[in-house]
Amino acid sequence: MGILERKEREREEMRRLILEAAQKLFLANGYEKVSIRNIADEIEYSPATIYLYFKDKNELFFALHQQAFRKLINEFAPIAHLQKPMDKLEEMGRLYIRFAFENPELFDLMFIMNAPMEAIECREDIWDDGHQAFHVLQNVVQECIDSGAIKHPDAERAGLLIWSMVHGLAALFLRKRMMIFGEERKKNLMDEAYDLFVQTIRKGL
Amino acid sequence: MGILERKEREREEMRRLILEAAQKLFLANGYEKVSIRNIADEIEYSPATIYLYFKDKNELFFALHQQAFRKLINEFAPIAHLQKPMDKLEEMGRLYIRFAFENPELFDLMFIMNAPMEAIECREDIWDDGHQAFHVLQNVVQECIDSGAIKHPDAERAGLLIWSMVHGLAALFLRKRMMIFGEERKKNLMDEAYDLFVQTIRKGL
DNA sequence: CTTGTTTACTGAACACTGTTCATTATGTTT
DNA sequence: AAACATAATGAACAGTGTTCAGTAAACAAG
Repeated sequence: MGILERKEREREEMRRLILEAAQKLFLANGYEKVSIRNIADEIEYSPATIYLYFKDKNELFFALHQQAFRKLINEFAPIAHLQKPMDKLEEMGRLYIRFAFENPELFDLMFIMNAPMEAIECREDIWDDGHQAFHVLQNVVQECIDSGAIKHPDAERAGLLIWSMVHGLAALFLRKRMMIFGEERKKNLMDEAYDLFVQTIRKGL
Repeated sequence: MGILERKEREREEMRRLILEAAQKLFLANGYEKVSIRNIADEIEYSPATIYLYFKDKNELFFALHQQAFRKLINEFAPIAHLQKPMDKLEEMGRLYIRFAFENPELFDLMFIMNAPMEAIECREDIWDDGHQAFHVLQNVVQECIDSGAIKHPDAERAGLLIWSMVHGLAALFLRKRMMIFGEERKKNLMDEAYDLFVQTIRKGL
């Protein structure tokens, strides 16, 4: 009965093909400017075919969103080589911000856009990637607590505080809300603000 | 020559009418689900008429964006009655988050959506409302520095740090990224994280 | 090998979208 | 009253996400 398995393989292969084309076009032209028809053209299939593999555009976004999370978690890997927990935390924040700068479209999909979350509405248990990524952070925070570098005892709470701060910095920048600081000042100001953040939590958290 | 003035008044009145209808529909149905045609129907004019008063949809968004900033700045007014600068800062953060919860669509427009910023691309000097709102924060931070409550000497840098933190918290919540914490836990966790934030900057900033 | 059946795919359509523009209707000036 | 300026519009353009009846190919059974 290898035939059903082959069908399943072909189905999986087709999903991969669609996602690859979608990713390529999105990264090249931005989400706003890519339509289902563009993606269909890229893979040389009819637009209707895409709907045989994804319920709607949001589900396609969610699939890419999952891939992007895997990429981010991979980029966090090098922190394991650092000795001091607090250094790990500091480096994680920097990696988060660097990821946002180098992959603005992916970052958008992962943390800002509504579309991917609308695909899993009312199924909060399903969002494994988010869970996983936050746990990487939470574990490092726990290490900081265990080593006495962070005094506050709740790693989840402290983790959210740290995530929010770093995310806020990246999100305000990417969504052009730092225009108020001027074109060449804003990048420096971000680095300075991040340094100040690290300094502050080392002292007070 | 009162006739030109009347024309100008009528023009201003029409802009107001459009913005009012747009605001009403957006708040009722969300930005995604309201079209220029819907707005035109609401005011009983042709869609093309709207383009006589606004260059495009982004410019309409930007006009609403300006109004929303005025509203936020107004909501900050009560902090003036507080004595201690640090209490002012704490309350401002809470007001920012409350504003985000009570006016998610406006918050979106002001700090998350791309559309309004695309209307003023390359004209960074023009975005007065953003400047003004940040200055309200920066002034309070300066008071904190002057009174010795905050040790770090740069109010702009510290202001951005604080804005980013509070904004991150609100933005992650509104864009449903706190789903990972569970439906009923997330609201509490936010409050806890904000308390921890206040505690941390009181100690370490 | 010829049936019948399941599956994969598509063309065309539906109901929208933002935006433009020639044409009409209205108000103002000479 | 005739000439002009302005405001408003209907209709169109080129696109959007999505659905669905119909077709063609792959498979299973006789």
